[in-house]
Amino acid sequence: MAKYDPKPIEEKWQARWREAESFATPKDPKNPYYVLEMFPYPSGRIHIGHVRNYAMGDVVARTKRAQGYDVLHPMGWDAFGLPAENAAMQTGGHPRDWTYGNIEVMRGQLQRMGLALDWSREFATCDEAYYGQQQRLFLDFLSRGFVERKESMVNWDPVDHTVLANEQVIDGKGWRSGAPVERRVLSQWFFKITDRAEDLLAALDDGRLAGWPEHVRQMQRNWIGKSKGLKMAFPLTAQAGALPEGTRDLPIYTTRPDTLYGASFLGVAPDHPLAKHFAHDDPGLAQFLTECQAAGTSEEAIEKAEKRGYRLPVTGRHPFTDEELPVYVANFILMTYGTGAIFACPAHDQRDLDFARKYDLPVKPVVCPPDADPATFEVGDEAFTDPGTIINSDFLDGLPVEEALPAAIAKIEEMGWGEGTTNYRLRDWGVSRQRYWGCPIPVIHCDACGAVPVPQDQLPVTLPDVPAEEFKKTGNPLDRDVCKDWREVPCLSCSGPARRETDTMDTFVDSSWYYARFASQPEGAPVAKAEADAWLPVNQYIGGIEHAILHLLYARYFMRNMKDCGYTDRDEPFENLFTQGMVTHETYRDHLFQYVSPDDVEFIKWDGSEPSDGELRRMWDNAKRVSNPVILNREEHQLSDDPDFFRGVIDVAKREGRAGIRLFTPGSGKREPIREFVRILPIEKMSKSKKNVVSPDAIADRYGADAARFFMLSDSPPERDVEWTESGVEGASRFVNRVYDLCAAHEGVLAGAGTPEGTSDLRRATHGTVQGVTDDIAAFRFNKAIARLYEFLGSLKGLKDAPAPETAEALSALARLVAPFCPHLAEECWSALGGQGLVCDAPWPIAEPSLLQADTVTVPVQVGGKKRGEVTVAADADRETVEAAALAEPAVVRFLEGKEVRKVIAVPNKPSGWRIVNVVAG
RNA sequence: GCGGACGUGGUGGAAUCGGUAGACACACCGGACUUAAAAUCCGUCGGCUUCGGCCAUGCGGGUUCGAGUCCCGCCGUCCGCACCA
Repeated sequence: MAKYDPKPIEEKWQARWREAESFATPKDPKNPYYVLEMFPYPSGRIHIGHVRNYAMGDVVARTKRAQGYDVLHPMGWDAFGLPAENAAMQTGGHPRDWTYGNIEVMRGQLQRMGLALDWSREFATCDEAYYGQQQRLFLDFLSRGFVERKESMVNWDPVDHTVLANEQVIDGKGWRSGAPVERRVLSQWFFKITDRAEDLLAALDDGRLAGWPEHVRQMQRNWIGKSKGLKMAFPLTAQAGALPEGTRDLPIYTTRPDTLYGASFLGVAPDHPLAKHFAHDDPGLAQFLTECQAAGTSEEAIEKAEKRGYRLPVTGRHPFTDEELPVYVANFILMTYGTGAIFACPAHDQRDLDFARKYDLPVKPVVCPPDADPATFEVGDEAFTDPGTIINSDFLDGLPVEEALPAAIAKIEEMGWGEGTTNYRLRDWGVSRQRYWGCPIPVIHCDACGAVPVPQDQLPVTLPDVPAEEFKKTGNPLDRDVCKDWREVPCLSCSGPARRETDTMDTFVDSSWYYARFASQPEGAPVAKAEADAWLPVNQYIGGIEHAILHLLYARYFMRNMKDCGYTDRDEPFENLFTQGMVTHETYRDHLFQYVSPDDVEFIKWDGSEPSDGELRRMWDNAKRVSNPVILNREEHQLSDDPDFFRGVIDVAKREGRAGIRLFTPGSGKREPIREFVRILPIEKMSKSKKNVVSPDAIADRYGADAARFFMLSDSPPERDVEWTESGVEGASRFVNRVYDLCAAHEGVLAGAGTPEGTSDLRRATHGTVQGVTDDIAAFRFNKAIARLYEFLGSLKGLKDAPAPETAEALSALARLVAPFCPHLAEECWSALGGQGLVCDAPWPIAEPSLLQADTVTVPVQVGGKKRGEVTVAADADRETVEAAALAEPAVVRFLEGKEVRKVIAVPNKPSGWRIVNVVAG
């Protein structure tokens, strides 16, 4: 029998699919199903994690197609972004060339995996045809007031003279220059996502996103961060100097208006206007504000940062008590949340308490814990933040917290000092990026007319061609002389001198509507409504959990904007969401603790039984004369004549079961072990920097694409991380070979085989597997579907004796059930079996319900909850029969000896049969 | 600190509704085939055992005829947010 040779077979079927346009999207879908995996960033090469992601989508796409759906399953590239500029800086190339070059390579890699994709819809977000339409959307949003321009802080690198993304700031310093980053105010474009916060939040719970995992919805809920509270103002009095012009009071936001009587001071953020105002005449305050700004932004820095404050020469009057409260600038108050100012109630807020203790401010308890005495209750170093009863608070006294909240708000509203409000943690989405490689913002700035939108008929605003050497410099070439001709244009409104916007859009904008563009890509519009709505929403979206918040929230926001602009009737882009786990791998480091690639490591195992210390010593002494000291990659190797090294290797192999040795490639090109240990370290997410990425090409060369796909979906549940192991893919490869051998042994069995009849074990196994695999795929339990396929394959051993119709039924089902996982193998088998046409066009098998039920059932019998035996009864046996059989079982009888049967519990199984019998005796 | 998820053999994991704990795979071990090896095939595979059983799903309690599953309290791991008033 010919050995299954994956490479030519996979190439052959990929060519057939291409010729037959098997995966072309149907024109007018009657039964549409849109499956989409998050499109990749063209970073250079795909890794095995991509394979897992796309294999999952492919299983869904192929299964749905076989089940008669009209499937849309497209692929494209999230192609704008900073890495291209960084690569250009390092290599002296152009970001565009780097990006499109990577796309070429990665497209080839993906196509090799045999994915059922409609490549005719492929695009990259850096294509003019795509980003031009994105500019159209931007202008639509601008005209409807969804976009605004406002001032915002950026990270400014004073050495490189460039704006840095947050991830380029490390410990407050520029990643390239190492210079302390300054914060600068720039005018930037914002999408007003906060205007839609309420609906984005509501949809998480009203059933519109019922197909999303709960934890993703929870993360979005937290991110939006809705809170209900009170916005109120404290009238201010200057103790020294003067208040800023027009300022009479200090607006604050609080969620605990019930604790107003416990107020001991007011606080403002370091960048609050009031703080800045007084800093003009107070060098000490100015110094304090600078220090606050310079404070670390890392999580650790914030956690450890001490509460610090600076007293302002003003007081605020408490509307209930007329008390004058001191006003502090405090380093723990955020300008970006609420009003940037608070009232502090130290007894019931830990931060306020820490601050109050440090500056010796009063701590007055106003909420009494349920089990405490109001007369003596005091707060020590821990604020009391749980519910309780209000005390020391005049008209609120005696109320529980939940009733005091609305009462306090009502009172403040009545007094005219404020009103109950809803506040969100979510901020507007700043989309301006001071970079070249992104979608240009279609606006022209004129000193006289301000920001003038580029008319729709002048789109697209294309990126100017910039010589590659410009990217060696830091910063945005669009701002430099080289782009002067592009940038300086007459104003579209007054014809005076004006300049183009040189900021480009955040790449999250690109990925916020690509799914719609896949569904419909007309030339003159972002989408054609009827066509887009025929496919949208995406029925099944699959991607990494790392996009749980930003990408998915932005896409949801975008769809709502597009709906309001008349591009679609949908508001939610993704009906069902699945977040898959990462692929991890061991990491290896050499003696200098540098990472070493798995491709450069071989493992040695001790060949034979574990050596005793005596043996070890002897081996060490005889090291030079030992002819076969280790087995390396299943080959004999003369490792080294250095006794120390040899002993070390043996020690490690003995202790750990295996040891790693670094390989190197000498002049001859042959890879050989060198005298260097490699430490085997814990598994981690694959990343370039840790050198633990596994290339799908090497795997496909060795085992074939099918085995790689199959292994990525077996064993671990798809939402969980999976560790890449060589032995795992070897197991998958064995499966591929066994399936092929079995089908090859029954060549042509499908042709002319009659209709199977009866209820043989084989038929039951076939139909049970069909039902189980179908259910498992629908529920994303790919690991279990694969376990069933292994089980089914194992049960097909005695196939030679089976009648031809039953054999044909079993193998036909096997080929079709394997097809979503190992599509090439399935085609080869289908063809060998004599199946009609391509297996990818064959209908999905359907189980006969009558074959899913057994005539007899084996029922475990427990005595006192412990299994003691089992009985086999007819599936439709009545209760008395089952109980009698159980009580007659010899093992049961033995355990009942000398005991009285108190109760017999027989549990029926769902459709029919019996699940278990438990005999209670005592 | 807040919120969420999870803890099962040597390993990844299965157990769908509270009903036979360990499906399926990996590794290891044994056997067959072979001059030999690889590949392949077959078998054993949680621990202990006086071979009757006993003990086992992070730990300690509880509910139940029956708990990996439900409840309470710990311990541990991972993820998200994090001075959000």
